[in-house]
Amino acid sequence: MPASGERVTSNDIAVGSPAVPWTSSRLAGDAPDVAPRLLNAVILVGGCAGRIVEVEAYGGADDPASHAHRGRRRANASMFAPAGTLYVYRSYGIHCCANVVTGPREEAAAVLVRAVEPVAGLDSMRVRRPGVRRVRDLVNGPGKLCAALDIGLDHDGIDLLDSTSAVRLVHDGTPPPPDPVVSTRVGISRGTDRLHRWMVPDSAYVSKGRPSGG
DNA sequence: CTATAGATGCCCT
DNA sequence: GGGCATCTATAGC
Repeated sequence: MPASGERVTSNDIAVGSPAVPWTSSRLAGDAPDVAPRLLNAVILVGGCAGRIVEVEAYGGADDPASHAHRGRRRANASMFAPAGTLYVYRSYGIHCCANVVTGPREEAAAVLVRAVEPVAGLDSMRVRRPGVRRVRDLVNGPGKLCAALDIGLDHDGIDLLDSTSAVRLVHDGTPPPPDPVVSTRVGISRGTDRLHRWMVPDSAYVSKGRPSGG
């Protein structure tokens, strides 16, 4: 942790006290090791903030469910960027999903952010998600949270660890849960046996997606 | 509450 | 043309 104790704010809204940026060393390691460590980290974008409560790890060429499985393409190029890069892809032609690239760089591994708990900017999220009633339904899915936080393809490839980036990954002192809930990944048809999904226990903000395989 | 269809962009064959 | 790391509306119980 920086001795400065930088107070990270999002449009004058204090998110944590003190909140510190993540560093690439905190992201070092294989995606399945890093993923549960990202639980309770905070995503900042514009005036909004969300605490990560659900993630999935996607490996490189060896993982048949990973976008990097068939090698580098234009759409997945940022998976091959350094750890801390944001990888955004379009899903089913309609939605966007956000990933934290973890490296090692040749592996092109990343962690999909599947659900967050709203922390700041609720009004903005509601504007972008008209018709949604419950707070948890604003952001309890990978496409939903990108819509609510206004994360799009424009943000693909940016550095989450740079204090000047539009989308940032920070830490407010809340540690990851010591015993996260583990399951298989959601909504995939290959690699369904891997226990690569982690959630904050008893969180009301996890997605409704059901595990595939088991 | 569960189940299902349909919307849609992009890469693959 | 097929297959998706999805979501919503709608129908039914």
